[in-house]
Amino acid sequence: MQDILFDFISKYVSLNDEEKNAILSLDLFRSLKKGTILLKEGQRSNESYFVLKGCIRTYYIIDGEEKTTAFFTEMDALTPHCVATKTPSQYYVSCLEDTIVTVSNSDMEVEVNTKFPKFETMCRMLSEELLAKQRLDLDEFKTSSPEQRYLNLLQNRPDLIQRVPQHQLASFLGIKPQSLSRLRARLLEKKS
Amino acid sequence: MQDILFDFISKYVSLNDEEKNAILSLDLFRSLKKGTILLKEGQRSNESYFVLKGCIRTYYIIDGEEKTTAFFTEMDALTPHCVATKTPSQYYVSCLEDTIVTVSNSDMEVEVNTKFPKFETMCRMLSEELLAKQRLDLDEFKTSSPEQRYLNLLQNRPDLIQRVPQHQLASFLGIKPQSLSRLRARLLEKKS
DNA sequence: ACGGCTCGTTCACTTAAGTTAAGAAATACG
DNA sequence: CGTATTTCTTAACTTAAGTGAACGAGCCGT
Repeated sequence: MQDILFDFISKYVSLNDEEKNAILSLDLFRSLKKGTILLKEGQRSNESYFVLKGCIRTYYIIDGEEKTTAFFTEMDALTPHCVATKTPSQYYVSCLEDTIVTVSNSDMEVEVNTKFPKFETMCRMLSEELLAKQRLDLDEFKTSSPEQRYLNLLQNRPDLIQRVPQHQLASFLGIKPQSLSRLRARLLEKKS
Repeated sequence: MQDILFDFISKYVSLNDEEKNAILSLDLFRSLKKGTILLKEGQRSNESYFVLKGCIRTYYIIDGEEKTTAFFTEMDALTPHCVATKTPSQYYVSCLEDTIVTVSNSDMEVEVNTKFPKFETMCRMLSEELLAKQRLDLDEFKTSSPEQRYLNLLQNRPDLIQRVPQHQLASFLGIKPQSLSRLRARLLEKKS
């Protein structure tokens, strides 16, 4: 499990044994049961997550309805908005499956970043990369129809369609569950 | 004009005179005429921009149609996707108005980050903040209708509605220009 | 000043998503 | 094991966005 983390880190910086041990000594790993809520609307938090196994999602409750907007699976990192801005959270974060994550808090990060500038470099690179990637996601969402978005998801993250409940997928695609059902039926028609 | 930059930086780190001079000596400032294209689809680039005055936008050409997806105005920073990933760009970047920006390239940034770790800290904080903020934008987009998105824009960035052509606003909102016209007409109806 | 373009709006028509409701299927739980 | 609850699908109807076309207004360059 640690290897997954170090493999990921090695994409950005190379760590020596001392540095690896420093990270391990922080005792970051945690196992979470399906359904565990990591963050609620209105709460403050300073915890960031990195998913080693499983899946966590973010969702809002708007007019009493759950609106799922993002899924984080293996090798995905999540720093909730409220952590970056020190404000109460606008959304919930919870485990869709039994999940293993690393949990870090901002105090730890400040400390590690100071001690190992290399680590800060990694965080900067990672954030910049995710920022650019997320921009593409937003652009793709803006420029395509629900049907195209579904087909795209089928291409790029087929695992999600298997492991995530339909109604959560629907709101992730920006539509209602009924529309997703219909859309899928329509696509099956077309194929045949 | 320099003050705008230093005011912005001061939100993240405080610079002494030596550091400020180091930045000024890089000769970052540039004036661009309306219509200037900073980046084309397929091109590679290592330049990042920070808008001091004016407006730049990103757009795609899909099936021969321009799809505008983002606007960057005063105090906005843009590192195109292709810069972060060293790949050819998928979109265009161009000036909507006469614009004054700072331009930095990745080599410079590596150099400055090495010389002034403070600067790297700023970049990391900024990226993390933008990443979190952009996540909210995407979430808002997913969870609301075109009409709500328009009303939201009216609230949060009323200046855009004034300074940007309607058809570009439309694709920014994820709809066709005709739909935006209709939507606006509908809202005027409702008000009266 | 003229002709050509782009831009915004409007209209009629098509298509797809939202809404409401009902029922079937799957899942959770005592 | 059976009941309750959640989830998924289907259907009928409503609403809004997409499409194609036309028109007028403003802008550009010659």
